[in-house]
Amino acid sequence: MSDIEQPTLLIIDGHSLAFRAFYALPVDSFQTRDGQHTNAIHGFLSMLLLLLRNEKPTHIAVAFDMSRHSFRTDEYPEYKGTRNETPPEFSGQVSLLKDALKAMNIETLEKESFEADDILATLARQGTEQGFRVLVVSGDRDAIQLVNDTVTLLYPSRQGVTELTRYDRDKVFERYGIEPHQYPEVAALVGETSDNLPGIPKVGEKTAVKWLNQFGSLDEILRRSDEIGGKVGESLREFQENAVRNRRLNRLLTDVELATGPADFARRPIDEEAVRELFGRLEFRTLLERVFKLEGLIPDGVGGGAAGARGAAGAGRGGGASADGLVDEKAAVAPAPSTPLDGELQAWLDAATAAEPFGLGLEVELLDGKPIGFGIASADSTVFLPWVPGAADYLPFENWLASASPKLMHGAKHQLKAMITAGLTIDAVAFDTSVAAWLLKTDSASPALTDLVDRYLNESLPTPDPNQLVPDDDSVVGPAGTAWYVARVARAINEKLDEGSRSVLVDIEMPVLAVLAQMELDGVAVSHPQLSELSNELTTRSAQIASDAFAIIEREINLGSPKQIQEVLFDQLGMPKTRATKTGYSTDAVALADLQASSPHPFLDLLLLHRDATKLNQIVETLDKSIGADRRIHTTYIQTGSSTGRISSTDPNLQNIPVRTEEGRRIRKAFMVGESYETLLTTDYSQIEMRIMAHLSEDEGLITAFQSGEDLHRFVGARIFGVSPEDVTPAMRSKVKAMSYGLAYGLSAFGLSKQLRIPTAEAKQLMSDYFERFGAVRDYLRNVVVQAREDGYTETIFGRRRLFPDLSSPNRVLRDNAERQALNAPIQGTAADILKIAMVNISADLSAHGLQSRMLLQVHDELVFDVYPGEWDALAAIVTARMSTAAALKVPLDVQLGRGQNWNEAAH
DNA sequence: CGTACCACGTA
DNA sequence: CGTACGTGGTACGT
Repeated sequence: MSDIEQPTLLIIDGHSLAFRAFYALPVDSFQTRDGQHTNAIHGFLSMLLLLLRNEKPTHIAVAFDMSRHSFRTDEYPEYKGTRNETPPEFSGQVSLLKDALKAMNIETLEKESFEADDILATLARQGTEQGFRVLVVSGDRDAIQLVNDTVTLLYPSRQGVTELTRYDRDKVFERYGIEPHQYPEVAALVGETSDNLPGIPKVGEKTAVKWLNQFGSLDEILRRSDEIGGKVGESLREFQENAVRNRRLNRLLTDVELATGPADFARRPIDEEAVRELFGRLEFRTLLERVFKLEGLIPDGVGGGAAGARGAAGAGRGGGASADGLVDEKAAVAPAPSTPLDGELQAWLDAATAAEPFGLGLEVELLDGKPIGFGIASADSTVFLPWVPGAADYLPFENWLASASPKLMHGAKHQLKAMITAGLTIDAVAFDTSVAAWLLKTDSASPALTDLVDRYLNESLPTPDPNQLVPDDDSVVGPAGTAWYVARVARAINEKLDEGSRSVLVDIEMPVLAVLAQMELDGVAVSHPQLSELSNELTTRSAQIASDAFAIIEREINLGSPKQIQEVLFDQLGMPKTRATKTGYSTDAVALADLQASSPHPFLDLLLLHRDATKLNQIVETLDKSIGADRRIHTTYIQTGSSTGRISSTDPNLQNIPVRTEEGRRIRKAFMVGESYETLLTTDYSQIEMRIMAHLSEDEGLITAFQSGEDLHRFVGARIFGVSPEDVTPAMRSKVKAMSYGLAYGLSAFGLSKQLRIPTAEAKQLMSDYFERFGAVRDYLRNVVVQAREDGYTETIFGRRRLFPDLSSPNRVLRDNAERQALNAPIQGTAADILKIAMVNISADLSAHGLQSRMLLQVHDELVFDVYPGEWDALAAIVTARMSTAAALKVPLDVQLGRGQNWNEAAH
């Protein structure tokens, strides 16, 4: 805010924003009584009000296209020629929008034969020269070229205009890897389908950026195009005229002659009468209220964000009022929050602590993940504390946070991270409503708080006006109100939890939640140089493979398109049809291998190689992009993401990093020990699911197998084939292995025969031999399903449930699926429980012993740690002990350890 | 611009 | 006609 003196010029591409709004909002929901569509106007104005409020521009103007005709269409008649007719529902909205802007005393501009973007470019230049900070709002990517140190582009992101992404120089560079002024050169090479401007075939954004960085400019690229090899090089030389033309057309003019300039756009008060009249005619009640509030014509009331949360509910029942002023009489209303400090805060905490656990709600800043404000709720009163780092008068709150007083939260992991980041200590997060709700219904994604309020309280959480495109705030109730609802929902859900689920929540999920939060914050070190070298290699390789493949089939196709692959295989090359898919015939790796066997063709191998290389490259690049400023990757674990109890990982997913192939392991090599740590430690359970099956089925044979310490598959193979263990051949062993694992997934004889490529009869025989020797396994698997049908759910040995309504479905497919899922759920779920328990215990031991080693990754049956210098022995002992004793099974839990400087080396 | 489908990486 | 996930591409619809 140091530049508070600097005037801000806000200039908007009216047409493109209105058009975005038109597609972002449902046409049908925005219609006046006499049938005038208003969604584009509503969306535009809503965004405008948000900009006025947040950006506080001193000057503002909106530019429009005058017609489709412009100097660009004169020069290239096909320009934008592929654009469809303007939808009739959109027509007419633009002129009403202009009326609305006029009523609000906002200048609009347009000029014959120029596009709005040219006007924006001209104004941006003039604004800069006249000392303005300039904000350009446009949905046209060409506007990126306007960005510089004083000009920022606000670009509507995917949800239409609901969110604007702020592109300053750094952001452009981060997103595209180039300076803003170079963007049109990239666009010229790539082309712009929506403007009917074809570029250089085969050149995408990545190639274009690479060239620009290599040669410096488009001119230079074209001048030295003979230095570029391969098909892409040929393509460039053949189609370079496209790039030249595109560059001419996408250059925005900065010298359009305009009747008015930035100085004429100073904000003026709205024409109150005109706004009232027009908004009334358009039936924009909420928008009218927002405009008047913004102008200070009516006092700010409900829903003014954090500040509003303090004063808002003070109006008694007003907290239940929607922004339209309609009061839902049924809704209970959160008590108005107070903001006590020091002794007063202490007294409030003391008085309320005696009664029931508090709800804790926390607003988190999206950008830096730091807290904005806290809400605490007892049964009948709430407190709101705007977060001021280091404020001494918050001490009672900080002490309470760190104390053993139970806290009830919703989505605690995210908030925990914010608090830890802010340097706060928090203990005793006793209940997370999103986790608890998921435990009750693991098959659906964890619901939002508003759904829980609806489901378990039969009330509705006061929400922002749904017609309001961009809500003033995430929640109308604010952190204090949130906390109040959370506490009530928590109590309601708690009553619905059976004992087993409650113990899973309290003993497993809540503790592991805190462990996961810390793991996410810590992240894992990944080498950018290694990944980028690998990526370059893979890029080159896949290009080479592609051109070889094209040579063979004598044409160029998109190898990433199954549809085009099918055309080549089945039409052009006349190969036999493979397995049918919903939309054609399969071209997956198995199908291609079959084809290679029946009708060998070099294209097949190249295609597989190409898939390998591009897939791997995709993984490498995704990971590379995820490396943070601290050179570490911070994944997000989703605790409520699976129906069995497993944790999943996203942004990026670190639970599916390749390991089976040598090439894939190169990726694991890039996962390194952290700076100032000594080594990585990896540990995993061996055959944990089979051990759980042995335990659950109490099969004596299997139990003996695990107790003997013999290789499991060799042991089982010996029994099935009636030979001694040392006579089990590799072929026998792999058959047995496939079957053993398959059993836990509900594999059928048919499936087994397909997988092993053996006759169904042989597979059947194999299975019946297996069950003859390990009969209790069959009894167990059958019984699981029977029991689940009776109970309606399965249970892990720790009491985690998964519901199975489909077990009694008359639909055969649904029922069969449910049966396989039901027999797998206790096994997979128990394994998940066990590792979670081990994680919690290991983490507690690390703290108790004051060790600085840290847990980094969880991959279902595997953990990865950064080992602090000198702590290897201590950590290894803790990990081994805690993992092998996480559950007392009838068979031992075998734990493997590995050590190394990178993840691959540390694997065992 | 959002969704469905395919393909494929892991346990 | 084997469970549990997440990601990214293409294709096709709104």
